[in-house]
Amino acid sequence: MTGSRSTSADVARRAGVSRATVSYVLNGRTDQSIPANTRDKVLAAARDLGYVPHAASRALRRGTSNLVLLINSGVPWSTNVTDVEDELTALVAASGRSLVVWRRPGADALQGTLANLEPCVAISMDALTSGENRLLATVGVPLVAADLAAPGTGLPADLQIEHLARQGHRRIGYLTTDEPSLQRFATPRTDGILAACVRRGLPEPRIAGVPGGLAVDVAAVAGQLTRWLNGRDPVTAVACFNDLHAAACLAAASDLRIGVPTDLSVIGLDDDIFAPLTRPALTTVRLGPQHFARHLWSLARHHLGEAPGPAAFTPTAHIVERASVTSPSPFPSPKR
Amino acid sequence: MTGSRSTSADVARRAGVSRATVSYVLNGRTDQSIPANTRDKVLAAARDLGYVPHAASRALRRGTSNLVLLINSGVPWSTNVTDVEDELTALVAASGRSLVVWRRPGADALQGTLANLEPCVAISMDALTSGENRLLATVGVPLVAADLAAPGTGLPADLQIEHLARQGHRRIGYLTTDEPSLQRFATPRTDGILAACVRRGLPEPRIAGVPGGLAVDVAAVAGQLTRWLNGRDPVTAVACFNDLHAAACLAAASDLRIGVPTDLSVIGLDDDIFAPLTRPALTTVRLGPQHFARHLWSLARHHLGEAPGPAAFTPTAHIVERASVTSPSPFPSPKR
DNA sequence: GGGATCCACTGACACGTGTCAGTATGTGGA
DNA sequence: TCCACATACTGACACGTGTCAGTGGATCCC
Repeated sequence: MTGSRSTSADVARRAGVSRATVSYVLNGRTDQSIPANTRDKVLAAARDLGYVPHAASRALRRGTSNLVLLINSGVPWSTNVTDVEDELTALVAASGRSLVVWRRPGADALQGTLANLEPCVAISMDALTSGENRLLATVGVPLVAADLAAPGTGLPADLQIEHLARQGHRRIGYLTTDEPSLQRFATPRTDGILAACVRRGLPEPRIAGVPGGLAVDVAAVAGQLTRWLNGRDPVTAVACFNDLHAAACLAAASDLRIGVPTDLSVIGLDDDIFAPLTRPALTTVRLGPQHFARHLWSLARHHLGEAPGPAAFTPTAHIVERASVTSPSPFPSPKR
Repeated sequence: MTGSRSTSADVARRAGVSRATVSYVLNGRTDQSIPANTRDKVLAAARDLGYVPHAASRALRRGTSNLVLLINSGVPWSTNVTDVEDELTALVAASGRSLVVWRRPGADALQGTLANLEPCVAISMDALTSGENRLLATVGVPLVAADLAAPGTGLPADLQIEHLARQGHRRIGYLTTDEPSLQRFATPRTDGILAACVRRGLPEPRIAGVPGGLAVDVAAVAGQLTRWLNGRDPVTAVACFNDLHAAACLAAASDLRIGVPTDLSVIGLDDDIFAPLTRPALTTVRLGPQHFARHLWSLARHHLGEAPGPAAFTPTAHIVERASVTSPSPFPSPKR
């Protein structure tokens, strides 16, 4: 009933042993011989007092904390980044550490945050500024950034093409984004699309980017669709950078009175939350959250000296078949 | 070139003063008189060495950290919770503290996390378990939970009704969620809808809940729509708990060949990312992120002893007019 | 000249933990 | 009886910081 939180000294007093013994018991050290009797006394005392070790003291003494900082720079990537965060949280928790997500308010805010919390490793999905990199280096926090050129990254794009090809599509358009902050993600995917077409002997896909990250410009998409459909060798299917672009594609098609999937098939990527709610419902590719999270965590464990080398990158992904993709109609309906 | 990070002792040595002086300068204490000359020497030394104070030591000495923990229990609320997180991050950063988001993997994971980081205050958007509440109490971390019964919470619901009423709608359906974890948010909104109708002398709205949180059951929505439209005094407009429900409503209407907005108006809430991409584009209510964030932060500051009393709750919200709401047609088209 | 006052600065302590060297107590062997 | 040795435990230190009491020197007033 002291009102203040109890320390290991309180536990020691209550168990009638020294503080060192308490530390040995609570940290489960095997190199110290501790009879079951004493062990139980300490454990009971700790439980009775609701003892939780003081995070700051522990970090100070050990020289490093148990915190993993995930820097979310707010890149308008996909709304289910949260899936990655969840998976990563679970992985980190399993190692006795804790993952916390920091949404950086600005490029110069990192210093203040590092003065308030010192992680044992930082993970960023996006590229940081050179100043931020230097800062992390001077305070000695290793930084893990996803290797988006790793083999396997092309898998989701490959699945998009495979599904369209299996339905019989050959003339394919690829709708990507021009948003600068997304190029880090967009470029490897575009490469994956190109490689997938080559691998399957398909003609080179038409590739076009539209401005806007989260706020996709529907008018720009509509313009692109008319260009793709009115030339010779019109496109019969469009693969999209993500589900937002796919939804914009559906909206543009609706505005242009182009029937989906009768006149045009559309495939997305991410299986975003709204994908089942579009009409037609969106056929898309679902990435297992493991895709990214396991990759990041294995890199981090390597930096922490717990893994021998960076583990192989084995993404998982599968097609979610809904209603926006069918076989191309042999007699396309007249334009406009 | 030591390789290890520099401490305040290093700064002191380089500036040729004592460690205490360094601390006084760097913390900008006004009760200590320090000539500009010394001050500059210390500042220069700190800059040269890239000194960043050790978070753990500071927290240990001060007895409390500068961390604010936002517990995100993964309630399937809206995809732009991230807006609230961003706003809250900025508010917290302005006070010299740092906000970190913790997505809790399970109800028993909090203890482990509290052993790894000790926040000065915890904020939760959702209700926690009694065990978690007890735990926070024993370690002495104040918990802030949004007061969803605060005056002003009804504003977004009120705006939905106001917009529909202004267009001439009188028979209104309200589509909410039956998801248990969302009732904390859903109930106040339903109350807001009821109050708004009473205030404007509208007939009592028809209220129906559908199962599913993020994955709204479109078939269930379709069932509800046919019931609302086929009885006598058919509904001419549907207000929805959020944009996901509104999108499900549009999908169900499309499946039933009900024209929106010609035969039925639909209004959402949240201005979710996909709202401009539905067809018809969704008319909805946009809550300023301040709505929630400022409320939470003012409560937190009160707990930290920095604000005299909980500040008044002044939500901001406005209608985003797109294409899913018009005036009710005087001669509704035949059913089915 | 001597006491009072102010300025600029410093030495030493405490926060709570993990760990190492060391000590007291038994136990067995010569 | 004496030494060697394992067992069970403890005292004391260090991590880096913020802060308080204190100290030497200069300045001022009478």
